[in-house]
Amino acid sequence: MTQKTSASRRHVRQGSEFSLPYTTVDVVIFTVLDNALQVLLVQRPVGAGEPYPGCWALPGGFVDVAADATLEDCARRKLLEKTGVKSPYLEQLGSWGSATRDPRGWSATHVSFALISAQNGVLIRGANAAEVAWFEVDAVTQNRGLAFDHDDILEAAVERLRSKVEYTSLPAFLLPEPFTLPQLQRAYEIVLGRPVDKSGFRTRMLAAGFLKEAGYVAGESNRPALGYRLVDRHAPVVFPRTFSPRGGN
Amino acid sequence: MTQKTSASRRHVRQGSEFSLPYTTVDVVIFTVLDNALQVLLVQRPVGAGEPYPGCWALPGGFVDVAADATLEDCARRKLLEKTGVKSPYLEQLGSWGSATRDPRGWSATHVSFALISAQNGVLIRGANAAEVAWFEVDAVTQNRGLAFDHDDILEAAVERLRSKVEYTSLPAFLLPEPFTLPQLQRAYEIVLGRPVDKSGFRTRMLAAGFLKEAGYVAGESNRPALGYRLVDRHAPVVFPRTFSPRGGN
DNA sequence: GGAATAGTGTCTATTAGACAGTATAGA
DNA sequence: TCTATACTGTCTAATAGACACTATTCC
Repeated sequence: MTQKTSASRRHVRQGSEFSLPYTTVDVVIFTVLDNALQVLLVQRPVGAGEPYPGCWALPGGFVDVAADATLEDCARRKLLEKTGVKSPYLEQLGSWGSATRDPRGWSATHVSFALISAQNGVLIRGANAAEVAWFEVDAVTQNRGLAFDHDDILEAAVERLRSKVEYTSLPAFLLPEPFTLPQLQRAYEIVLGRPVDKSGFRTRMLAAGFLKEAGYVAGESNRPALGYRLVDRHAPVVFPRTFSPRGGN
Repeated sequence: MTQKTSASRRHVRQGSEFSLPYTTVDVVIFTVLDNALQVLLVQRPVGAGEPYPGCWALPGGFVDVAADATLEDCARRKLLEKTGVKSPYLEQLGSWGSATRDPRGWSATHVSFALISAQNGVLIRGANAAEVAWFEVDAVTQNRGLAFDHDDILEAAVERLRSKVEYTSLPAFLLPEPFTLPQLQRAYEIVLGRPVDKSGFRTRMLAAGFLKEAGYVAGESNRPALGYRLVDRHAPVVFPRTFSPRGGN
């Protein structure tokens, strides 16, 4: 930790001298691409005093007190800057804060995760000259080479996503509309990492009532499939049971 | 907002002038007491410049960069100060951060919720001369008179608790060990606000495997009941289905 | 017609929920 | 013996999972 930086953060509050932690926001952005669950990473700058120069990291950064009215605004701003996506599914994941997670001093980050479809003109690069790219989640979590504590954060995000996919309609947010039930099923299978029975899957999805028909969609296979859109693009539906094969959770 | 205070937070970082948000931690502490779900509140101080003087609020406050190594340490410290409980069940709830939630300036709070049993010498008052008391959750959420945005935070905490109680063993953390299955069932019913069938309840609890027998517990009723302790006091068990009466979610 | 994928029907083991019944204590 | 509570047994409707079957398109 740089003592100089830390000292410069001292200031007066309520008559005593306090040091304020840094406040940052990070976003774990998921999509399904090339039959795999992928995460968006950005390369850290290499300027003087920059921590983890050249390392890949989750997109994020300091809260801009002047520009951001709320934490969620800040997260959506960073998401828009990196992906161009305006209103994806966004859910708070948690907080990571400690004296040692950032070499510049005590910092706390507010982490959300976002689900977007890969088709929507994603990957705006060059805005601030930062490299941006999709990475397969499994490869990244294996290597554990991300900046800061982002490996831990990504691991927590993947765990949360996988567990919620067992009993919610979350994977629908990973697809561009309209999508077909076979496409949705593939999204489930990719995130869960195991096959899902077609008949039960279709029954469950249609019974949950979160899909509305949107005409037949030709292409990609022989027989056209019925397309669907989400009734509500803001919140997933919760199923009363988890997906689980006979005889055990 | 006090401009003087806000100005005093400006400082140099990376060559430009930034203003740092305040970083706070709040804890929603639940227990079951007098056949009701209750939450611990503290009364705000009335000193000069104190926001919401005399108002009831969730226990919490600024992160102490010198004393707290991590956000969780900070939450556990505040919890210990108010209740004397050393290692309760503690779960991150989320973050609330905006320019306007604290009149002193941009602030972000990291909120956890804790489940404790009311019997363990709870309610240490006078340490910092702050008033501390249990309040029935339903009454507090009706009145909506808490300081800051704590009504919103409490509402979110109750919603999270109620929804997780449908499919986890969380209410077990609200009871002192050893507890009986009828006591545990009552805890479920109090949090859920509806009766639960005894037979199905017992089957589910015992099948989940998170309880170990701890001898018969006399008292409070005619026939003594078998007491149980938790196998793991750190994490709840997740059931494969929710509690739900026939024919509806 | 063949291949490939979309979509449906059917059977069965499992089980949650409902509720009646039994067991064990105190008074 | 009566009452209150702890605990168990039984029945049944609902359904998830498994898998076979039909339908519709392209080639």
